[in-house]
Amino acid sequence: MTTSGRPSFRPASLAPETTPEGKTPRHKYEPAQIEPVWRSRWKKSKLFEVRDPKPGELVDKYYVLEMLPYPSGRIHMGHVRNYSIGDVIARFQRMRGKHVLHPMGWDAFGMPAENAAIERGRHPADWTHENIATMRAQLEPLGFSYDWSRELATCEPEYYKWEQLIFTRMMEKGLAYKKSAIANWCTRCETVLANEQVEDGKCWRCGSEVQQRELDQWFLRITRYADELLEGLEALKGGWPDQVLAMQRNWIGKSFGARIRFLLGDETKKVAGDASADGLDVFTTRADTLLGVTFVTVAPEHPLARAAATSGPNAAAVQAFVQKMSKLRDLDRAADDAPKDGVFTGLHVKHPLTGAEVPVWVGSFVLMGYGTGAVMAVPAHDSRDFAFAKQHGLPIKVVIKPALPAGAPAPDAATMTEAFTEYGVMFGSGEFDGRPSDEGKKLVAAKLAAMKLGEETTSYRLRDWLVSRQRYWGCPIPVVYGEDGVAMPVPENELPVLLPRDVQITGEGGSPLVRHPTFSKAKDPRDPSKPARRETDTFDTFWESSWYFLRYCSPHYDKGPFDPEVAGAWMPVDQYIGGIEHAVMHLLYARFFHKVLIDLGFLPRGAAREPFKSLLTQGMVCMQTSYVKDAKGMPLWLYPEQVDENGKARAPGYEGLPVETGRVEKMSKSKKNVVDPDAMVAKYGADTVRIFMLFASPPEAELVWSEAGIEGAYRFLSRVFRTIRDILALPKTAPAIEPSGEATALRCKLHQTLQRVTTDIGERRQFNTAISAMMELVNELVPATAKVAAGTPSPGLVDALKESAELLVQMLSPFAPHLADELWSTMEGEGFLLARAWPKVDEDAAREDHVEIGVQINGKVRGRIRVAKDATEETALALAREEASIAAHLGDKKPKKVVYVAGRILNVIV
RNA sequence: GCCGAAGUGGCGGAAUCGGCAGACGCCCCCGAUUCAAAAUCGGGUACCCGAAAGGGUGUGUGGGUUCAAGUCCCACCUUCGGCACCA
Repeated sequence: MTTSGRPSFRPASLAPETTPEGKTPRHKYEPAQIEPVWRSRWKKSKLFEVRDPKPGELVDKYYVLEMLPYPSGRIHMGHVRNYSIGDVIARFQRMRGKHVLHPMGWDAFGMPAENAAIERGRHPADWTHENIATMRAQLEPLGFSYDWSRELATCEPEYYKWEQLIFTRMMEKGLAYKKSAIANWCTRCETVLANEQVEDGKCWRCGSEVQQRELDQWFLRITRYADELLEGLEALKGGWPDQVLAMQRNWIGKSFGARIRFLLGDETKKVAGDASADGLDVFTTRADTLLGVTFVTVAPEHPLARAAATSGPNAAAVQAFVQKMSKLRDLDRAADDAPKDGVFTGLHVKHPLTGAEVPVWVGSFVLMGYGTGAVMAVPAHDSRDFAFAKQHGLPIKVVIKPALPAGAPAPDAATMTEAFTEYGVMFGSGEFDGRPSDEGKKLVAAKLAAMKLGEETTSYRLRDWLVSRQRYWGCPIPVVYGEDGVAMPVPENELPVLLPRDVQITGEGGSPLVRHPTFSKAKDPRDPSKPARRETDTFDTFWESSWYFLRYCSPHYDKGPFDPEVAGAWMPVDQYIGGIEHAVMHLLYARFFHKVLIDLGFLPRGAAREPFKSLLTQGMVCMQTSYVKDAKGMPLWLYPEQVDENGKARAPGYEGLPVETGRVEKMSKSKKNVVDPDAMVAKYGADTVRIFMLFASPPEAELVWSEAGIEGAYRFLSRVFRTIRDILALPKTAPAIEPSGEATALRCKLHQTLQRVTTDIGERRQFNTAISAMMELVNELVPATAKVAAGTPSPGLVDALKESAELLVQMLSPFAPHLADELWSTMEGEGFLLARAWPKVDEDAAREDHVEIGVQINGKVRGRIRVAKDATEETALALAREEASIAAHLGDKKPKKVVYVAGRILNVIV
């Protein structure tokens, strides 16, 4: 474990230090002695339980929420960091007099439970419940202020029953629907995935290849909310990180353009049949280039391409091409350097303005999932169309030329080597000649609209959310199919559709629910005498996390998913904290759900439409990797405890081998660069672990775990402990009528510290600087205490020290709650600090009337002077001249100009 | 390619409104204490020149605005993150 090369020390297990006289001192900072005591007192007094606001009651509420964990087996340092941040905020807000909701629960459905079943023969329910018990027990020693009476696990019927109800309501409103579509299929997980869950063509969870399959699946109409989800981001500015807002904006991908209709030629009409009866629609953002169209290109999956493949004049070639494309992996088709393959359909459409015959091609680069699945090709002004035209020898027609400089020549179609994609001035476009592009876009769209051949429109990248999963360990989709194939919601009084326990989980042959003897057998709700088939798919587990924050508001409510009044009173979440990895998926789904739940009447109409007012995305917890090289020079990763003090391995089989130091990476089991929270708490105590997590980096940045760093955190708390012990031991002195300068200065520092800590937690959410402010204070308390103990204290100093001890303990309590309550109990303090009000800053004491300011000569600092904060320029200048270092530079030169900002700077220009 | 964030000592980082760059911590060095060590306490610690006093340089690079720039403006470089044949 030791990385610093010297033996690590173990405070909790050390024998008590001895004094020269051989006596055991009464007090020593021993977290293992302090912490369990306080946690049991907190628990006994139900300190963290919070009652719901009564109807109509005006409470100053504050909802702090940390993203709900998946019960994977053990807590890791990333969790500890997340929850330490949340706990500081929760405790601080409570002390500030807020009515704080701070819950915790478990995101209990999901794939790993099924994998455990396959690998270890454990039932997913048992595995999950055991993990929850383990992780809850691991969280306990950290002293987080959760209201455990609100704990929930999403795999319980009391929870998922309500999402089944929500689903049936969504069906009624057309927000949930079933369609056959080309879906992302993960071969390893044997299930479909939503678009958001495909990263780089691979499954977000297991990293294996994703294929395209056409399947009948349930979707949620998130696209109906695309505009609101986009516009809602505006209101979140300031509260959410820019990065997350940008990622969501990106994902929604709204673009303005026009839908343009190309009517079909006669022979094309015959081939197309029903497929494109009304003509071929394309989407473009550059309607100004319409007169530069030399062909149109459709996606291989486009109905017209399919029609052309069966009965078109070039059917054989089209058929071959379409088949080839369907076999290509999406990743290859979308690759940057993928060739612009295509084939001519033999069909033609009519140009909406000129009526000219325009050939229809099928192109590999056209995506069925975006716009209309067909594009008008303007090779002169679109780089993809340009490449396609060059590759297939298609004509190029230039219709836009640069606007600046005036009279600049248009690109030459014969010699241009790349498309001219910038905006410019239209030409070769009849009545539109001379118009700038942006104006032209509107004019062309308007003309088409008048001809009923097009209109301005918007297009989104966002697709509807595919929620069916062919998995066992999830919430059953509450649907039955009649003999006629009609899909019907399970009637409300029959909910929940329980997930059966008696299943064989083998990992083969698809979902165990399909093979279950009775699960799929149901009755037709229209006529119970007729049989029906029950849906065997379960929900995407992002369902559960899309509304859990509402369930926490009234976790035992049994008349609906949550009590609308109570949820209305608690929501929105004031501070949400979690990992950046959920920037798109979870946070987009949850925003969508919250809006839907209001619109379905589950929440009061007037509820805030955005569920999370403020979002903090904490950085990853990282650690140096260590390894030895095997015979082939490949790294064999080592756990930190497998490296001894001399940099040699002590892993079995590699004893004594020299250890190489690898990169600093996110803590992961595969690289073995992990430390166990349990072990760290046992070694240093929870308070130290928490302080280190918050001090080492600002919350949004990555945090590098270091043994030396956590020892520093332990040292700080020990110092606090000793100093306060020593201050309390000082004999009381008579109140000072005229406090000494020393005493006044200390009180000033004290209240400035309190001020800083208050704004750092409450407004800036920057905990590292709050802790460093307290460290500075302690650095002043230590020598002052020693000085008082050694001699006669100056008037008021003892009082100032005692006040410092009291306030410091209160400031520290959100960070190191056990130690703070312990120290508080040794003062005259009563009860728990959490139940006390956050201390008030003594503004008068914090105000400094004299400050040290820098004196610059020609902008360079040459000395510093101590002046009254409101001193005049003359006073400051006179004082500066007395300073030898400044006088030397100033000589007897006359100042040309003097800039003086009271309390900040004096700059003399000579 | 587009969007976003960030570049500050040996390291993590601070500087909140344009006003003394490097707070606080780690590492390292010196001293006190100790039989000795640990712990603790005190001191030092951006870089360069200098014995010192002192001087010079310095917040990714190059310009600019200003009495004054880590902070504002312009151009660029690098790193990280997201999206990406999105029409």
